[in-house]
Amino acid sequence: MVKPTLMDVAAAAGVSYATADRVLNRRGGVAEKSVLRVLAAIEQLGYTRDVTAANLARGRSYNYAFLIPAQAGAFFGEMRAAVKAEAKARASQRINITIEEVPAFNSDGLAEVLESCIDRDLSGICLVAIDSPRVRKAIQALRAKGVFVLTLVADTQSDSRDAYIGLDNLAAGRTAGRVLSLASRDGGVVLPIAGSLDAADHALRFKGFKQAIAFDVTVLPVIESFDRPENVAEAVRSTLEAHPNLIGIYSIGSGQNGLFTALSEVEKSATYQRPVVVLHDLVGSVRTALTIGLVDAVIDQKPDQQIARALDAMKALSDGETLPADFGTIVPSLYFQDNMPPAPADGPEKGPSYEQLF
Amino acid sequence: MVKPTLMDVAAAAGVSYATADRVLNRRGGVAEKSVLRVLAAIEQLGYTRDVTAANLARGRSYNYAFLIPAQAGAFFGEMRAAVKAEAKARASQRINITIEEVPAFNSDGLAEVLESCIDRDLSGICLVAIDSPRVRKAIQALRAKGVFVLTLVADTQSDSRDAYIGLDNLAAGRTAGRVLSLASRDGGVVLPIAGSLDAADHALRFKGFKQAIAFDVTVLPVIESFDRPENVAEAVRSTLEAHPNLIGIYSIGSGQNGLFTALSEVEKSATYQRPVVVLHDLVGSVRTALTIGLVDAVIDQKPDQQIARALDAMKALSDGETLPADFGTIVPSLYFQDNMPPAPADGPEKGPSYEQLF
DNA sequence: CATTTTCTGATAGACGTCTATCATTTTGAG
DNA sequence: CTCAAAATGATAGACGTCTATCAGAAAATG
Repeated sequence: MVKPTLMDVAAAAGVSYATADRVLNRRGGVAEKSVLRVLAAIEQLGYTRDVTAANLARGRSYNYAFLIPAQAGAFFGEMRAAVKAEAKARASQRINITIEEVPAFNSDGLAEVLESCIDRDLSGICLVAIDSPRVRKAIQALRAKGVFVLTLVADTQSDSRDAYIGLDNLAAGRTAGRVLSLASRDGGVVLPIAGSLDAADHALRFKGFKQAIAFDVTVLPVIESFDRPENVAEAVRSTLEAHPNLIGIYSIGSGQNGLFTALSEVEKSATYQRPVVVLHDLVGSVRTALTIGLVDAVIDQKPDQQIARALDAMKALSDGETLPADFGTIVPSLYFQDNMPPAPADGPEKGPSYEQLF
Repeated sequence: MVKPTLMDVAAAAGVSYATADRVLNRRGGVAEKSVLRVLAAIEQLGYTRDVTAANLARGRSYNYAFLIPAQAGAFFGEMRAAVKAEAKARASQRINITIEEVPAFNSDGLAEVLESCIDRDLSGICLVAIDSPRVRKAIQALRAKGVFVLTLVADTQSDSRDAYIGLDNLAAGRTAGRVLSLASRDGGVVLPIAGSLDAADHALRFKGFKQAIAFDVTVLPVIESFDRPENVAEAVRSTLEAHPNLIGIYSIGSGQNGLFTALSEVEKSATYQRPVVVLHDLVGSVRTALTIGLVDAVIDQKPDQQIARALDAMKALSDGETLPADFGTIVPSLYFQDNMPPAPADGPEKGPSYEQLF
């Protein structure tokens, strides 16, 4: 009941190891009947190649790079931590991962780093895309050299990268709409706040939100905050004044500090009942807000799962596999304070302990 | 920039390969100063052992068995599929997984299979526990032989297994409570239906449910269905008659067929507004009910994630690591029809295609 | 039939590690 | 200083696979 080796296969097929190997690795120059016998033997013995031994022999290792925007909010910080964690976990599988800092919101900066990657012997690159001609050109140059390029969180034109791993923003918006509809069983008024509807992801979330909202719920005109906290705070205040019966708020984007200040004001003043609040991305501050009950529900795009997926995807591509159609689609998670996942533990680097060694 | 080998470490430390190896593998008989020099070299070069090569040399492979109850509802069917998927995925990492069918709800049957595992050269076993003296004894016998024993979904006494991987039932109940509280902003009446409160998991879920329910919401006395569909259907009917304003139903356990029939009756009759329904486990039928809007929210215990976790745990234990405290805790997921994960694709066994091979 | 072409077998060295053995050097105790 | 004990070095064979090479056998060609 031990795992059969290619030697066993060759023996069972009545051919030499060399021939079995030629079949397995598609080296060609094998007569059809021999191929069939080898395949039959593989089938019959249930042989699967020991990939680790194969990689060892090939001296193959996978080099991947992640280009993560420099601190632009806590989100990318968590993402970076997740990359580090995965890097450590996969180091023993001959997968080497490097993280490159990229200036935030700066397509030329991104392009520069991409261009510098061209002669680095990488097999794959993951980036948070900012679309620009120069970026696209850099990506094309990389792909022409056989480097797989994945976009993460934010996409480029779909024909210019190998895959996109990212949140299903429509589903995210729908989920938010569903929650607020639940909260307003007998109708009511809800307020959507976006960063900017020019951003594709925000627009999609908003679209999904409207889709899923119940017919007897009034959706106020969406407010675009352009990521300025004071705009958000002001919007919440004035809306509450105009609609004291405001039932829910959906914060589509970031810029959540303004939201939090406005909400704590509402908490203190006994004038209004705090509306039900749904927002995005379970980063540290949001986690706290959820815990203390300042907000109700969080839609998360699971950055850790995204980078795990991205790595799986790159590995699969490197191994010559093709990805399933919806491989990159990240389904949004919905968290209340009761089912929050444990906070990522980024404790101090814990090397193996070598005590009592002599 | 290639990964350093133990040879490099030895050279850097100014010792022989043999000595470096003695340090790395704790063979003893090495002078303290040599140990320190080797450790320093490891540190300095950032050496990490190539585990795949090590396992190859050791001829080591991991044999794990999963004991899954024979078809007792769709849940364990999905679980079995998940095990198969993981088995295939990890086959290339020298991890061999077998699935054993176990009669459902039958502690003696379970014990029998456990006892038969004792001379099978396993390094770990995962089972859905049914507590009984004989089962406990079989587990102890296995553990005495160095086999790691994990419980899945349902636990035994905590001191009689190595780890438990399972849903945080309190959090699950709390989540349900939170959803129904959201739906009854201005108070209301909700109905909890359990299989039996004697079952530890149902009791815990119910406890969490009451914890999280808003103060102005009335929780009707819990109905115990003992998994008989007609009981559930009847309970829903009579409750609706007594409380036409029933806002929500939390189905704590299984026996969901009765629930579905009762709910579709309600849908048809225009007498009542259908209450908000929260239930457990996104299996096929529930998925359908959610899609067509017969129910509103599903709390899932992610069987696929559970078995992945279980495997990680067994591997870690096999490698002599210790598990973090909350490693086995599965946080419940909450799904609406909008953020359902894609259905597990258990398509036909798709072996590698060997076309165009000659 | 002779010759070329196609196919097959045998085998060696590598990958990074483990395990084991044996010879040699260094150390420490008396 | 002597001798045993402790520490170290050197090295070989294994694990399962890849890659390459070379010789020989079988098949196709004229």
